[in-house]
Order: sequence, then structure tokens, then C-alpha cells
Amino acid sequence: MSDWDVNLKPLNLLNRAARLVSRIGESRLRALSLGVGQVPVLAALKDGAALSQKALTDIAVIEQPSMAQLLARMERDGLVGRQSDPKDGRVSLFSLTPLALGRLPEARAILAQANAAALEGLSDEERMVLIALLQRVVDNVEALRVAPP
Amino acid sequence: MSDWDVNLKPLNLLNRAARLVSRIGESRLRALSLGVGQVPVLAALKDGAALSQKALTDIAVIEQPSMAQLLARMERDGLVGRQSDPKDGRVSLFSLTPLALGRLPEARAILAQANAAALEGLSDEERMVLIALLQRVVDNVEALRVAPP
DNA sequence: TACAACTAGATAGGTAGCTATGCAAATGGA
DNA sequence: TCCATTTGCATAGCTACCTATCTAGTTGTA
Repeated sequence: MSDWDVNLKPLNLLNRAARLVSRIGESRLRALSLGVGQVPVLAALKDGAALSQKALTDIAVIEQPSMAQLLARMERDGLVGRQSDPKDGRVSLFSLTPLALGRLPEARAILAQANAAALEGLSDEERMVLIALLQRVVDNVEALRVAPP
Repeated sequence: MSDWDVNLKPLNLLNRAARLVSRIGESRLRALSLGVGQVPVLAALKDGAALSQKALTDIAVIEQPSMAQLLARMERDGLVGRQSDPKDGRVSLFSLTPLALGRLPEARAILAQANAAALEGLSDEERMVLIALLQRVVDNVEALRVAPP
């Protein structure tokens, strides 16, 4: 195995694991006509809240144009509605439609099951270790963005 | 924190970490007009080998159409060339152009540095634990695809 | 109060991945 | 040898991200 591979092994695995997990989530959510990217939005709005695109962007930890497109697709598919904020002419407030709200319980069950399957065989402690290590990687990389070399 | 979040925390983190790591790689490789998806191809062909699309697909562990598009972009950008296999009329053999070969050393250095930065502060043992845990998640999810519920 | 600076969103265009299909070359029996 | 199957690729169309850039409201200050 060349140094390319050795060097990149952890990050390759990270990428591969994330892709596989997304794929399994995607395939199971397809029965409900939902997608994995929508999950943070569904979770944030599950109690009927109406949030701005900016708030949802921060919650999902993606960039603003990504959220704009995601919400556009969800609106197209009848999952969210928007109403302009009377207090600020720039913002639209998004909330889930009854259609989306009705799909929530099943989505939740599907995700819980997929999550459990992905982590099967890992003890509670191992899960905590995994979370901690991933968090450190995230922190490392986020620090790079703030203070680039 | 609701059960949505708790439930999905490890997989969220996984996704987030992979995204951030890809982003940092992407931003640094941009100076060489390379992309993170190209790395497995560059590594596989770095010694002048000529491989089929199928072989590259297996090496990169992505789906065939993904590789087809990736190679099309690389060809467009002058990074790879294709020549049809005289032994099998279906296959094209891909190899790196001098342009790509010339960029390899720098790419390698950039990736090694980004990799080191992402894993900074993790001991060798912690890296091994991370790899082992990620591998188990990968194995779990791959088992699901073979024998779906 | 006027205007500069900030903020929320929209838009354009790109990469990296996926599924679903279709086609043509190669291959392995009957 | 013929043909059904397998295999390698191409194509169409989608999600989920990204950067870069623009516009239109809001706000803070001279």
C-alpha cells in the first residue's frame, strides 16, 4: 500500500462511511418521498415553528445557498410553506405543511432504525469515543477555516 | 435536545466531519486545479498505469456512472487520456497525462498536510481506534445493502 | 435624516455522488 | 455455431453540497 493510501486512510474511510450512511438513509426515506438533507429542517420545524432561512441554515450547518435550494425543493414538493415576515421585509418564515407533518412519525422511526443498524455492535462507550474523536476532527478542520495557513 | 438530535448525533457528526474535510481538501487542491474526487484516480494511475473505468471504479469505491463522469471531467481538463483496449472492444484504458503527472508531487504534499491538520492532536492509538470504529460502521451498512430488511 | 454598512436571500455555475436505463461487445453453454 | 447472459460504458436526471456574486431591505451613525 503506497503512502498515498496510508496517509489518507482515515479520511477516506470517513468519506466512505458518510456516503454509505447517507445512501442507506436516502434509500429508506425514499418510501416517504423525503431526503436525508431535509432531516434537519424537518426536525427544526417539527413542532410547528416558523423559522427564517438563516435560522435553518445555522441549524443544519450548511451554507446559505444550499439551504435556499433545499427549501426550494421542499416547497416544490409541498413539504414547507413560506410566509414573509411582517417585521422584516427581507425574511421569509418557513414552516412544515400538514403533508410533511403527517410523514414525520414514520420518518423518525425509519431514521432511528437506520441509525441503530449503522451503529450495531458498538457499545455505548464506543459510540461516545466515536463521537468524541469525530468532534475533534471537526474542531481541527473548523479551526483551519478560521485561521488558514 | 430532542430525540431526533440525540438519535442522529453520531451520524450527523460523521456527515459533518466528512463534509468539512472534503471542503478543506477541495479548497487546497484548487490551487492545482484538482478536486478531491480525483485523488483515488491520481493515486491509482500515478506510476503510469493504464486502467479501465471498471478497475478505477472498484478502486475508488464509487458507482460506475460517478466514475464515468469524473473521468469525463478529468479528460476535459486534460488530466487523463483514454485509448481503447485492443483486447476488448468495450473497454477504454485511462492513464494520466504529463500535465497530471507533473502536478502529483504537489498534490501529494497538500493532501498529506491537510490530512495531518485534520488529525492533529490525535495519538496513533486514537487514529487506529477511529479507523476501527469507522470500519465497523462501514461494515454494518454494507451488510445492510447485501441483506436488506 | 441621509447614507454607509450590514444582513437576508436569490441566482449562477460547479463538484461529487446516486439510481435507473439502454446498448454493444464478449462469453459460455446447449 | 448460435444465442442468451454477462459485462463495460454511456446517458439522463436527481440530491446535496460548495463558492462567488448580486439585490433589496435594515440599521447605525455622522
